[in-house]
Amino acid sequence: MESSPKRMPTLDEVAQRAGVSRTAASRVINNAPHVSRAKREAVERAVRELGFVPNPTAQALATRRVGAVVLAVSSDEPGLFADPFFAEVIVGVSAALEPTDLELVLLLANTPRGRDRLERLLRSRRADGVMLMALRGDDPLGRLAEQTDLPVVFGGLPLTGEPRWYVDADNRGGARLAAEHFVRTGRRRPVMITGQLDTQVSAARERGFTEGLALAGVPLLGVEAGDFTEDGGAAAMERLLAAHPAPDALFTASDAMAIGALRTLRTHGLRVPEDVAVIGFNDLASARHTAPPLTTVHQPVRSLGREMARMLVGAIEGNDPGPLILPTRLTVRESAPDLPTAD
Amino acid sequence: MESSPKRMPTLDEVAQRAGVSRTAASRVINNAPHVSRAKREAVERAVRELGFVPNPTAQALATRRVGAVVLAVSSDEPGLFADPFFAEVIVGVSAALEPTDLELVLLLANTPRGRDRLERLLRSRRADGVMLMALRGDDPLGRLAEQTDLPVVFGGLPLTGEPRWYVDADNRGGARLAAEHFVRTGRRRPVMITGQLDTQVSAARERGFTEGLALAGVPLLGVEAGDFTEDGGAAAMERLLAAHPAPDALFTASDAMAIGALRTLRTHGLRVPEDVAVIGFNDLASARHTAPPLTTVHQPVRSLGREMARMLVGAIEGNDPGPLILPTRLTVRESAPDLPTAD
DNA sequence: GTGAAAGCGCTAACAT
DNA sequence: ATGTTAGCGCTTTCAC
Repeated sequence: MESSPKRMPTLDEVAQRAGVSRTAASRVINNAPHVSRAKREAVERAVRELGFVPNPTAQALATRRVGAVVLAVSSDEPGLFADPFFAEVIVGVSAALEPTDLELVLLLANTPRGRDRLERLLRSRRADGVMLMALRGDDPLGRLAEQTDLPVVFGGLPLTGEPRWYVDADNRGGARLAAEHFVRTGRRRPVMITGQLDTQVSAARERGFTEGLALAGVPLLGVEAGDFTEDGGAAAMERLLAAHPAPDALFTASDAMAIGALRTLRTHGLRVPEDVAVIGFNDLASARHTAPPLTTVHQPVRSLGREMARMLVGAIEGNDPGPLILPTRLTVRESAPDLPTAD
Repeated sequence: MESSPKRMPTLDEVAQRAGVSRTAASRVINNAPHVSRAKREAVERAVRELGFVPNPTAQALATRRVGAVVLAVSSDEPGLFADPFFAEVIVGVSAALEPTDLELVLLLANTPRGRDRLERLLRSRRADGVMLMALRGDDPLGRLAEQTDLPVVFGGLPLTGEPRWYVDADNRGGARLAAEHFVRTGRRRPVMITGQLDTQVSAARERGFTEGLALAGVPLLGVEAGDFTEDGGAAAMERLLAAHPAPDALFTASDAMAIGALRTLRTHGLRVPEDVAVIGFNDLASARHTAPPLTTVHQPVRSLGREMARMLVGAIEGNDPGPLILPTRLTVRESAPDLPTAD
């Protein structure tokens, strides 16, 4: 047995009750011109009395505008979304959507089925636009996104190609700040833990870090790939220590990995920051609660969400807002203090 | 200038191309019976060639089923949603929705405008069902949710009244576990920090804790209200210490507040767990990273989301799944170890 | 200013 | 098995 959706008052009923044509009623509701004061008031009363709310589906069909945008998070790992990062993005997106009357559809495309849905969605006018995040490698979704005629805003760049609309944080610049900080505070044997190699964020952060060091003539002792998770960070740190027993600085492409690495360092009896200075990336709440508190590259995550949504709304309205790169900065805490530490 | 939504192939075009009636085409697409093999194949080919995907809006209008459910988070604080708690709920909801073809609409109703939208949504058939979370006090939304004929599943109970469908964690039972743990490990001067007094979770956790203590004949030394945030927890702890200088155990209604309280305790030179044992509530990632790691009441957050979605899907399909209470358990870590600590 | 009529793209009786 | 006919509830020409 199916629940029978109860009927709600229709525009015709409003019109009838107000003693006007459906056309007039429609005009009043969309406060269009060409309606006499009298009729307008009659309709308004009827609307109130009947508790009428226009049926969005019917409106969508008639206007060819759905009134919704999608935020799609594509990724293989089921847990990825649990990262507070996304919560923060969503808050930003939601805030930017608030003044519009666009609904937010959330699509976690972590399974094959989820990806299918996303794909269908891109060709089916189920939304007026799409925000796409966390694309891995050169995900075919990227290409698909170009074929659709729905506006698509990327959150972060895909590995290859440059989409028409995207918002990204200055990952390269931020990583460079980390390198400069290490150099300035006298560290000379830095190592790094990257994210998955097929992600653009990871590549950009690695590149920025390397550049920053190179500019100061400091060689990068070693690099290992993590997967943006704590455990991945811990494991990568083990591998790093096996190959390079005495690093004096560690930069990780995410806070989560830094947290994992801290664990490993402790296990090996290495003190932070005395023996090894550590810098992470993101600066979400968790960075403040590590022991010691984590120095990290701050990324304006909420703004990222906000700007993505704004850009999408612009695109839907027919504008062509260019891409946007948001600034990053270094948040210094105890894990890599600003003054040279006593060794 | 508005972006002109490009036209996509329609069912009629598919039918025409396949040389069959629209009805036949429709039948194939919804793989309904009564289509000859030949026709079926012809249609399938046409679909492939044209890249046809049915227009969900039109389907929705015709079937009176929107194909979407809403997850609404009502709250006054803008930041509340940034709590990893919700990310976890969403992962659960999303997983449960995966096998269905329901889309997830996310509504953060933290502003007046947001609440308006939620209200309209409840009367406008923009979705087939609603999940409602984090209702404060006796939010009028609760009543509204009862008037609508859309199925509504509550996540957590509202302060007053018992909705037809809800999923909740066993807050009372969990809090009781905390009390018992304190008693068992020899603590006799416990204090508590609650959440906002007008939330059901807070009330349930306070009640459970009090009951647990009462059963053992241990009096509750003091209670202060926080607001589920770190800073709120820190402030509440200050007030508690002002009134009761020497508690030996602290239970907080959330991990975030416990983290704040830890800060305050440290400031006052009190050691955890030696001087004061601390137990929080939630057991999300952050609890593992406090210093010392936090003993806390574990709540199956992802399951909560999953079960809410399942319940809603059931309700949409016309079943009447009863309410559901999910078990909680104590996760013991260093902030309140299991064996009596040496004083 | 006003209303009739023709869609929007699909589904669901109801005949055949 | 197949097609015809009405809708679903709203918007939008277009003629008055």
